[in-house]
Amino acid sequence: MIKENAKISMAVIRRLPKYRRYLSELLEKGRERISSKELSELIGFTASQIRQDLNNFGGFGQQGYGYKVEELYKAIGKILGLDHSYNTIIVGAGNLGQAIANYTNFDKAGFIPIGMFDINPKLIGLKIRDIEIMDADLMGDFIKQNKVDIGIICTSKEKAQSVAEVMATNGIKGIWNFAPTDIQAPSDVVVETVHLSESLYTISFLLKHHE
Amino acid sequence: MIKENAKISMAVIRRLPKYRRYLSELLEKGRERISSKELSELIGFTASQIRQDLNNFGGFGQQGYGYKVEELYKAIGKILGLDHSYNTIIVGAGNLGQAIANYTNFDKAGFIPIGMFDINPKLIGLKIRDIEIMDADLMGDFIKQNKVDIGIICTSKEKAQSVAEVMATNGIKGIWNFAPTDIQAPSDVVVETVHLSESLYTISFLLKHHE
DNA sequence: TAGATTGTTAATCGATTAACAATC
DNA sequence: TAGATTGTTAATCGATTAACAATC
Repeated sequence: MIKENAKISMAVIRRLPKYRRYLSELLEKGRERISSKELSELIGFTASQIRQDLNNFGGFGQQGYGYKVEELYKAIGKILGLDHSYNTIIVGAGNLGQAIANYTNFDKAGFIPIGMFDINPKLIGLKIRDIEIMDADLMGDFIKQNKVDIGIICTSKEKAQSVAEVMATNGIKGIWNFAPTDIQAPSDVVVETVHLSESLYTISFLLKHHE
Repeated sequence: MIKENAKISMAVIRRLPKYRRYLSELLEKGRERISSKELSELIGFTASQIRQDLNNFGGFGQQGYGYKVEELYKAIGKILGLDHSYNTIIVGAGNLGQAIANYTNFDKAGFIPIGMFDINPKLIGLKIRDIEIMDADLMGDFIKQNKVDIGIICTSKEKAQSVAEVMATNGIKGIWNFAPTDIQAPSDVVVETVHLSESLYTISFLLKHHE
């Protein structure tokens, strides 16, 4: 899929979902083809950048014609690994953990929560949708016995690192971290941290410094 | 605060909260001073970058000595606009909206939710902590009658744009958007969108393309 | 074929890193 | 003072944009 020995920059990777999202909207509207120029006007990237980005993964377009919306949409989905599903677990079943468990958009994209964990006895045994909240002590065994692809950390910042270690030790290769701290993990484990506070502080900065 | 006519890049702005977070940890540990070199080893940015970044806002350090932890922590807080508080409203009182309303870390940083809004009659009238969920139709008036600095959008993607318009029309200057769509707003309104799905898809990509 | 638009190379721009004089 | 470390300029690196030949 990726051109041989090509090194894709994170900047490109993070733009791919946006392409896919706009293509999905075009698809819903019944659009069959689109040029990089028109896509550029929709998304707000330059046409040049769009062509550069896509060409990291091969020539999806046709000269003189543009891109076929459905074909490109599917291709980007495949590049992103959205052509199959992932099992996930959510650790920390507080408000945020429950919100994520209830967010069916992730299911639709193939990210299936198969278990939740917490240390709070009041939560253990409850179900969110049909996902059982289990004792956090059982997490390691659960991961071993089930194919868990992605671990989602919704704990306090104090617990996040040790949770990540249990995940990595038991073979999870992807960690999505919502705890407001940076996490250390082996180099073969992908860690993506969503720093909600940092995003909010950016607004604060921009409000303060006019504009 | 910012050096005259200096243009601060978004890359720099987005690193500031991370500096602040590490300085906060150092402060808790009782550290009084730190050099850019040691901070570099903690955070993982180069010492050179740290000094460059900070010097966008003035000389906080002392040659031969380094930076005073507390002083720098406070200075960055002030640069980020965290030296005063903001009133916020949360629109969409579903799981995510409630999770944000319950997330007291934002309160601690000075972001105070003073109202929530939804269209669901089952939710209207309920309180999350002490924040009342009101009818979404009342949002415009509420904004006019209260000083609302930041509007937080936790609605579906279909409703997000019209909610943003009500916010902007009534004088809100900062929008934090969690709906999975891009929002148009007047140029004097800051919009920060958190694309949770896009963050998740990045993990998927990295899992697929080895490491 | 002529027109349109890609794929790709070259030019530009901006961000990061290195180096070092200034100075505490 | 000598040593350490900043503030800042210069060099490098990488990402974006422009240009255009290839080609549908």
